[in-house]
Amino acid sequence: MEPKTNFTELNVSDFAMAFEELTRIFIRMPSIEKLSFTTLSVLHTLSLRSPMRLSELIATEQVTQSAITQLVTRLERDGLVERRPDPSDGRAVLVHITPQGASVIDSRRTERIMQIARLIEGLSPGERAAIASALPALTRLAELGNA
Amino acid sequence: MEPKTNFTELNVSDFAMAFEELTRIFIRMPSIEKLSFTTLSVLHTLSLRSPMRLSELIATEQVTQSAITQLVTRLERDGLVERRPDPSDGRAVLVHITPQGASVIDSRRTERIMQIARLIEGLSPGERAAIASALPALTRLAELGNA
DNA sequence: TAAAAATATATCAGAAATTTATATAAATGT
DNA sequence: ACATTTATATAAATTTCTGATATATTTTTA
Repeated sequence: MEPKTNFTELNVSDFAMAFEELTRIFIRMPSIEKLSFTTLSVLHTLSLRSPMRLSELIATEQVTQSAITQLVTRLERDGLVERRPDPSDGRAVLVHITPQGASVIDSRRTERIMQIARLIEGLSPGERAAIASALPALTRLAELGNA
Repeated sequence: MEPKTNFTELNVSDFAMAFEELTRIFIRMPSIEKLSFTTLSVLHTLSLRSPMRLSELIATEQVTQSAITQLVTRLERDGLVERRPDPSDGRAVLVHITPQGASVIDSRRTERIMQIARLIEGLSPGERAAIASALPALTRLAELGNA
């Protein structure tokens, strides 16, 4: 028996499917700066909250501690982040994003906004309005996911 | 002067931001099967449309031809895809997803649907309704991105 | 229609990124 | 103080990727 779902009730499976698609489209959007996904993800995390401990970064990315340490070393070599000691804990290191690192994320973001804008032009005003109305909810969903 | 945007007009920058967040959350959702992002992306593409030529796969993924050839070789070794000649073009190869490969994607999808469902539980009924109303538009956005 | 150009894939060598295991140093608990 | 836990680093082995080049077919064109 089909569950008698409310018209406004959200079909999670459909949402996941749409989201999976959009994610892949999003990711394969070509970009000038050639950086790996993990690298960008770390930089992006830092662009929202810097500084962070290595251990905090490890929690957000789906890779090993060793990989993060080495990745941060590469980012530091390229001037995109800086390691500084944590004054409150001698074991820890605080990773700070540099202006250069922030500008990499910024320019990518700008690039992507333009690409998404081009896609959105293809939608009807009604479709755009629907997404606009859902935006606060989508933002909150992201917050829940980060918690 | 601030552009006097309509209440229902979609702010692309905000959408891109929310989407960027959701993408990262989505991707770092831990999973039983440990496969690289590119590997999963190829399998996922094939789960929607199989068979495909290598050259078609190259177009959808953001990597070199050499990387795809090698990746498909690994997938074939693991029994997730099969290479067969293209009857209409002697140069080409058609990559078919196997039942095993399809089930990898399926089980990941199921896993993720459950994880997303858990997040969605944290939303209010109104928020869920808003996303539900936007779902057709989001799906169409994905279609536009695939074109 | 034979030769040249383009297309589709494969291979190999080297570079880059990642995992596993282990090490070091500082903080915490007993 | 000593053992344990936490935070990061390092080294070696492995995996994956890029770049260059090769091969086989198709398409173009002269």
